Amino acid sequence: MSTPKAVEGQPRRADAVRNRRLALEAAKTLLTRPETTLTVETIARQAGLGAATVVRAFGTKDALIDAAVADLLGPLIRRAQEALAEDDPGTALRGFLLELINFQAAHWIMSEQLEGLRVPLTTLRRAELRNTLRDLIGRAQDAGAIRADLHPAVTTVLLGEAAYAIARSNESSPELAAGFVTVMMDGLRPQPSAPHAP
Amino acid sequence: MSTPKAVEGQPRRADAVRNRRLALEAAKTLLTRPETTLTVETIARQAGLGAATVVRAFGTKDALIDAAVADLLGPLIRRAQEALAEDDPGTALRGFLLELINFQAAHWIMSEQLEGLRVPLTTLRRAELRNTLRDLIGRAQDAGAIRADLHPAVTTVLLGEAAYAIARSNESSPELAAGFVTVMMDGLRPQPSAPHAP
DNA sequence: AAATTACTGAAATGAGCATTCCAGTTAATG
DNA sequence: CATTAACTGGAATGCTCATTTCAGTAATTT
Repeated sequence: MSTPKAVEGQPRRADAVRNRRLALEAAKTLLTRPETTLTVETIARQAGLGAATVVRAFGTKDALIDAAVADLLGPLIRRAQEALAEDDPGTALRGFLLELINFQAAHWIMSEQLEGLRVPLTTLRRAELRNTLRDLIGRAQDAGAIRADLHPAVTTVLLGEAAYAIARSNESSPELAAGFVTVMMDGLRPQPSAPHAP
Repeated sequence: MSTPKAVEGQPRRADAVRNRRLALEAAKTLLTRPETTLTVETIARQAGLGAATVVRAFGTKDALIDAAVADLLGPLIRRAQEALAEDDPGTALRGFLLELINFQAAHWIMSEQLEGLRVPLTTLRRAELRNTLRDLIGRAQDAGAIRADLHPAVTTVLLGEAAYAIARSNESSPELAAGFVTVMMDGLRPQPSAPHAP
């Protein structure tokens, strides 16, 4: 009640601010690195701080992870929203998919870890991303750029979850991402028997 | 060294045998059920046994999980090998994919849990499955049933990992599986611009 | 630069688990 | 059915961690 944890309001002292930043940075680094144990201890070592300091900076380990994930996912979500504003819905979708996969491949071999984390904000951010993707898909369908004759979830899950899965497969590479998008978009073309609309 | 753990040789006494079965069954049940904590305690309760008994029956919690996973995956691996012997490689692949997805959807909403488990046999079984799938794909490509002009990993990862992802998405259903396979196979058709070979 | 606190981190705490102990129970054997 | 050795399960043990404590340190303020 009266203990002024650093969480509410901004941390005041200069070193506290700096350490908060260090902890966040360390968490982000470890999140993008596979085969790490991601304990408070680990993060603290990576940050060059004591474990207590790391926890205190965010109040909780989960809060720290939340913040780190939000930081990592932010740009991607922003990009999705930009794609939503592009002119050609089909191209926008294709382009964003490529970015999504490459981004995850680059920053996210750690997704196994995310999978394990039951952290609220993380879930929220991922949902936000998924929703925007859903919109992108809807637009592409309305424009006739991709087929709309399947169970609605097919496309969403296919492009969302599957892209996620492929990105984290330990063989990820730009070619892989490109091939994936090609297959996806080919398979999603309206009227699979007809090459493309007139 | 001299302690006769139930692991080596077969357990002798009737109740030991029965309890081993109960523990295995309980583990399998919990594995196919999402949102379970899968502790020895949980398994024991599900089996109606004491925790110690459950552990002793297999020597280790991991060994028990290993056995349960092998049991669950076994039929699927067998099916993959059967598909490998079918006449039409394209149809065989398509058919098996459908089975794979539906099977996982039915018995494996728990895959989140498997993900978390770092259990050796589990890894082995999954590799075995993946390898057979790779063979199925190779055969289909050799037969010209699906395109072979992409980075080799594209197809494997796409069909293996992605099928896995889609199966565990909390929206899985037969239609979803069917739609997924349709899109995949359409996208994988040789020469995407040419509907099909003459 | 002296006084006042906010902050730090090594160590203590506590919670969740797998695994082991052991006193009591029960299947197997003659 | 009596004997005996194999089982059983509640409790004890021993990890791994996140979180809290607290004696000391160093920003900040005057």
